[in-house]
Amino acid sequence: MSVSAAAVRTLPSGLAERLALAADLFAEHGLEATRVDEVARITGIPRATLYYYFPGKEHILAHLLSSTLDDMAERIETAAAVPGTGRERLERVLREHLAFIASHGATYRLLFAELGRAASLVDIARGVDRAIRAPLRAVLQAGVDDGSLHVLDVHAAASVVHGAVLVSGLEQLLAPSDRTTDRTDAILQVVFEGLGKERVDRRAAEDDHGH
Amino acid sequence: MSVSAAAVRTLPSGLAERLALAADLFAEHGLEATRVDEVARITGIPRATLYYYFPGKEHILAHLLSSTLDDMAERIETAAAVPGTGRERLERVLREHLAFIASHGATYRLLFAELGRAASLVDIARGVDRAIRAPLRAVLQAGVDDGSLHVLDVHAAASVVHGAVLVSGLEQLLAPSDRTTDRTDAILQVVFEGLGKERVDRRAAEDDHGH
Amino acid sequence: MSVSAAAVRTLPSGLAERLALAADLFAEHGLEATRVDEVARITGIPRATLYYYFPGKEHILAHLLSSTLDDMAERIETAAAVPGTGRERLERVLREHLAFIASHGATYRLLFAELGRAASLVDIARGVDRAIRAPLRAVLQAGVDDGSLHVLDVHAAASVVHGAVLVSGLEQLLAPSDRTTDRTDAILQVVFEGLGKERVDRRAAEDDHGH
Amino acid sequence: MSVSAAAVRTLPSGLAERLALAADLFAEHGLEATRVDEVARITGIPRATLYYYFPGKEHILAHLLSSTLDDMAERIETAAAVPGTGRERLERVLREHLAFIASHGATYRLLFAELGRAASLVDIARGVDRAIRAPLRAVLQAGVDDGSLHVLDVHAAASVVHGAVLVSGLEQLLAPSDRTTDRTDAILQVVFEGLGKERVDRRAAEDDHGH
DNA sequence: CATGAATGAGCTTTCATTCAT
DNA sequence: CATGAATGAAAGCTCATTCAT
Repeated sequence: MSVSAAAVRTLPSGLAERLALAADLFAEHGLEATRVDEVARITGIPRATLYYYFPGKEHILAHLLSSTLDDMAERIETAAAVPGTGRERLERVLREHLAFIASHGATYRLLFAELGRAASLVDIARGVDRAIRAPLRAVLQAGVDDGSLHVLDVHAAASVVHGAVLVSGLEQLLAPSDRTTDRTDAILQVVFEGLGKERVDRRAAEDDHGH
Repeated sequence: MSVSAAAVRTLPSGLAERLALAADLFAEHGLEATRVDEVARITGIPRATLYYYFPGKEHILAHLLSSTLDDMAERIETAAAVPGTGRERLERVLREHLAFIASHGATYRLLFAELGRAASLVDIARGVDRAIRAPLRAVLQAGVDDGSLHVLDVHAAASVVHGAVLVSGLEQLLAPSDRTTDRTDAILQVVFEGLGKERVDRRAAEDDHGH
Repeated sequence: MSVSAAAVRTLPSGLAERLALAADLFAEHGLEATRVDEVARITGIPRATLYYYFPGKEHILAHLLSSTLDDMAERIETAAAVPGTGRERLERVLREHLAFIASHGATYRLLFAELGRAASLVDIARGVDRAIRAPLRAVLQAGVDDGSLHVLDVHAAASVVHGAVLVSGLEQLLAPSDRTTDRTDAILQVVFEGLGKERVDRRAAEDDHGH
Repeated sequence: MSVSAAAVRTLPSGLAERLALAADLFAEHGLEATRVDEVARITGIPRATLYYYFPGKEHILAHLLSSTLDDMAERIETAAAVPGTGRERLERVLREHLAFIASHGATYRLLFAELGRAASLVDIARGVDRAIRAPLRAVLQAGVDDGSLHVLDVHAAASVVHGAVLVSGLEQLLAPSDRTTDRTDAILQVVFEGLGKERVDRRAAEDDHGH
């Protein structure tokens, strides 16, 4: 189920927990600028022990990213699984996603910093698709099927809502506010209603255009 | 006008051009993992000469990021300045933004990798706001004012459209396609029309419903 | 009888055999460059078990070297013990010595690599003297006593024949040939006949010259 | 002319001289156990400077070995070039060789420790052949041609004299004595006169055998 | 008795940076 | 002005060794 390259040795659960403490380090400094020494210090795991469980520094990061992606996938899938119309489920997923960004901010940012980096051990693009995009497409399609959503292009719609949530989520990380709920509502309003004054059916665009 | 820490010495235009070749390096590896040696090799500028013009490696990156932000600001402002309704100008800005991402992919990704990193020499958040968000807000507001756009919360709307464009732009970088125009159109459709079946005015949902 | 530092615990014979497999490793890489891990892998003895029987890595090597020296001593002494003239016994010893080098090539080389190294646990110089030089000197002296050998300086003669055998033995290791027997014969011919056109007795050169 | 892998950068002559001081270190400890730190300390060359001129530690050793082989080749060739009978030239070469061992003891031992090691950067076997064996064979052949030496198999004879000199040379290193000249003479006596009571022509061996 | 797990100590190597020319 | 040569500083990783079980 994990996206990560399998660790050579099974990581004791105690270590896995303490390792999570290193996520902020990697997020703040990036892979290269994060010193293994610092990871050891902040987690309390001796350097040599880290190398006993991981072949190298990058594998520690890969483990963290994979864990985060797995977490994210689980939480979003759970939110998507709650019964309801497509629209209701979409809203739940988006709120859950925003909450996840808020609680895993550092790692989430890191995920996007590493996204598109060629040499990454973790295929982040695939992980993001699995954890976020696929569930989004599923609920969007459900909305199309049950008539609760107006979606012409599921893929494009998934991009928009993902982008909206990602960007507003990062914004909140950089400039935290206590009006989080308001912001979330405002984002969702735009997503559901769009910016145009009138809805324009594509096939009837010519006619409407003149008015 | 530049966001960057000023280079200690005036950079000969020849060097500035060759330096742009290093953007991909920084984008692919990040600041720390990019070797000054590599920058020297790819630009053809001797290492010591780089240090003659820049106080340190990070200043080279800062220069590149600032240049890109300046470029982006100029192009988007130009697009926004073309006369028309707010809606028309918004569409132009979004298309221009997507084109910019496509042509400056590596640096753009880098911008977001560095975004939120504390120690950056360049205040990227501010630069992004200046280059992208402010113009977006301006045309959104113009659309509100001239009645061509349905926007309740300009700030939230800017987030959504920025996110939509950013995410779809990155997607195209990672999985290039020749249906770029189609994708762009699909994105804009969602942005303008929203996902909801019916538009619901918050305050007067009941009333509006009847119309 | 062993030259080695005694192993702290009695080594089960099973282990002793498997340990011999490590000789090549030490021979190829030397003491420092040979990893205990590799020794464990090639012998099938767990690392920690090696440390149960030996106080440290160098003691494993010492054990191997001592074993080899003991083997060599035994075989050469046996060859020397076969009745005959000094010359006959010398020839037998030399052939046995060459055979030993051929069959213990790696360890033999190692012996000379370690020879003269200060910190060795095994006094290799002494072991080599015991296993090789002393028997050589004994048969040379026997040849002097029974008149079957022409030897003015037993010590020097031992050096020459040792050198001849050592060098030609190593040569065969590095460039194996199926003309081994021929080579051996040729070496012995030089050893027994010398290179000079005429034999010149030092003390009675004039007299001998006439014969 | 050098056997070594070419140094990436031309080594300043000043450094080359100071580097020679490291030969003893390598000789005493071997490649692995010699710390680059120690090489830096003993030569006065900063560690990073060593790495500026050599790609790695082993290349420093390779340089030293190659230099020594080059030196040895030059000195032995010079000795062999002095006019005279083959026998006279051989004797000169052997004395020169012994002198060389005495003056370059550490490196010489190292040469034989590395001999036959697979991964060496320097092809020591070839270097030894070039520096020692080839000149030996040449003077031996000259002795055959001018009738001054009794040699049936030049190759075998070269092995014997090489072995004799090598072994006695190493002996003197390990147990220095002021009777060096005497020892040298004794060695040469054995080499020239052989150990056998009577010279035995190979073709007439059968007859003599019975006696 | 044997051994898997864990780690302290330290070394090679890298690289940003300086400076004499 | 520009740069080749040189180096101080630090980091990743390895590995011999220990010890609880």
